[in-house]
Amino acid sequence: MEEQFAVRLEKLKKLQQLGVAPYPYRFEVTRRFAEIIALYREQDAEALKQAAAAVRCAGRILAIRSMGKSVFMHLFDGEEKLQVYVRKDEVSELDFAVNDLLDIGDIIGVQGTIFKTRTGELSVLVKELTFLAKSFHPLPEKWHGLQDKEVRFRQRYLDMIVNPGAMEVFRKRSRLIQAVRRFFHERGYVEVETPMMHPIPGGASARPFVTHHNALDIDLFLRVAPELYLKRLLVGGMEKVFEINRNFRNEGISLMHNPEFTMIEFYELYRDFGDYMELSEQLLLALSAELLPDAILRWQDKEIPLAPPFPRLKYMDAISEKSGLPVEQLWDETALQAHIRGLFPGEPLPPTFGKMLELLFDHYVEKSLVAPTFVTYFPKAISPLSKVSRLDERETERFELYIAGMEIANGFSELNDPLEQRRRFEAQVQDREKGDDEAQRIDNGFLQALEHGMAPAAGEGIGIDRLVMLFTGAASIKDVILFPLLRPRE
RNA sequence: GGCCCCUUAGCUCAAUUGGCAGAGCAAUUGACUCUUAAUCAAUAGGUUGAUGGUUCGAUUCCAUCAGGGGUCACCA
Repeated sequence: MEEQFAVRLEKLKKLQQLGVAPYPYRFEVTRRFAEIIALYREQDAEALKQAAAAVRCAGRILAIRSMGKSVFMHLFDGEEKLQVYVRKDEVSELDFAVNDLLDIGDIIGVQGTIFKTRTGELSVLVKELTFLAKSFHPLPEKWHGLQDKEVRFRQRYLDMIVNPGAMEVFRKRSRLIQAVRRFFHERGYVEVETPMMHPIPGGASARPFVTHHNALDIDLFLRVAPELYLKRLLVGGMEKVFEINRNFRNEGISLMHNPEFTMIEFYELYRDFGDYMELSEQLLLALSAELLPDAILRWQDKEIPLAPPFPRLKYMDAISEKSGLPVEQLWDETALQAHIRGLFPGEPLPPTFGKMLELLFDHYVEKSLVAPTFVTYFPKAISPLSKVSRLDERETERFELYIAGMEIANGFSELNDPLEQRRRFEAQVQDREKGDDEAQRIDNGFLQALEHGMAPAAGEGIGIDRLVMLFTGAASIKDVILFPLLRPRE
């Protein structure tokens, strides 16, 4: 460890003695490896030899196979690998001396001509070799790659260098977010950024992180959702609006939860939750067209076709069907209590009616929703920002989209009656007093905005990380977040 | 936070019942001008996550701690 560092430092000093700049400023690259492969892969060895196409390219050394006066190396440019071939009689004496001081992990640039080896591998015959950067640490082993999850997360760069799939996941993530943006821009939505630091945390049922602003001497909360700010923009007349940004929730970490995660929230005036279920289907189709060859999600051992329209299943019906309890008993708090006592003997009852329903939903329903399914008409008690259903005043026009047993999206017809909204907030305050510390708080600024009049609107939030999991097959949210939260070392 | 599992060379992994801690890759030295997990010869590399205990003797058994993973809870 210390020893390998020292050896490599010594090599860097020798390079300097040869007059080589240890940290040069730039290198002209004419082609990425992917371009070189695309351009020349199909040509036969003889044609390539005749053409002797000149390229300049650069990458990190992943493997060195030296036969003394003839050296093969594999370079990696973050995307593709390419073999380069250094022959003593093809390069200057200095370049060959430099070549002799290279280690796996170093970064070099080469100028040379394209050819194919005897075994048919596309390669660059090096004419000039430029040292670009030294690596003082050995790379993880080439054959097994880097297995240690902790190192992969803490030193993500190593994961990206030696595990080809890692880089691919984050490229896909980038393409997915780009496709989401395009989808909404094409439909005339305006992208905005609203505060990450909130005086009152709101828009979702979750425990917030607290921080402090010194000059104002006030506590602030990292946002749990942008919802209440985006709806202020609806009041202001922004007809179609979306935001892609981070939310922060001071909660547990699991395969599906990271304390900071990326959400898109979008809103449109004059629409309702039915419109937004359809829009969600269109969005998933658009992402599928962009990222999947055949409109089938492959997640873990499951194959999940994305074929709208997705079934709609009422929240209470879903619990009833799986639990065997008649729907009317689910509305009866006493009956609920009895059922939960039977299900989890000895455990404390959830503090509120809403929490009991959520417990049963999570227990009976959530994991079973593998094929894309809209769960609809959530009870009013757990939906403080949604409009009451036109069909049953105990329910709201709210839906959640489930895929692979994961909640992916949450949308509703937005409650725009300020008097009703105030009553809902007050009910939340009562829940908080009963012991539900994720219950929402009264946001008077938001209520004041509603009092100025907000047109009917639909709104929805989609967890981007979980979408990326679905589209990349990742089992853990940590696999799709570059630097997931871990306990700091030392 | 509860329970279970893991932590051995830079990396991937071994080590019989508690009996001198090993291999492959990487590294070092040497040979080799079409190799590709290059090959061949030699060399070096360790406070077995930390601390304490049991024992003649601990990588192995016990306790505590640290980090990670899994699971349940919390959580949308």
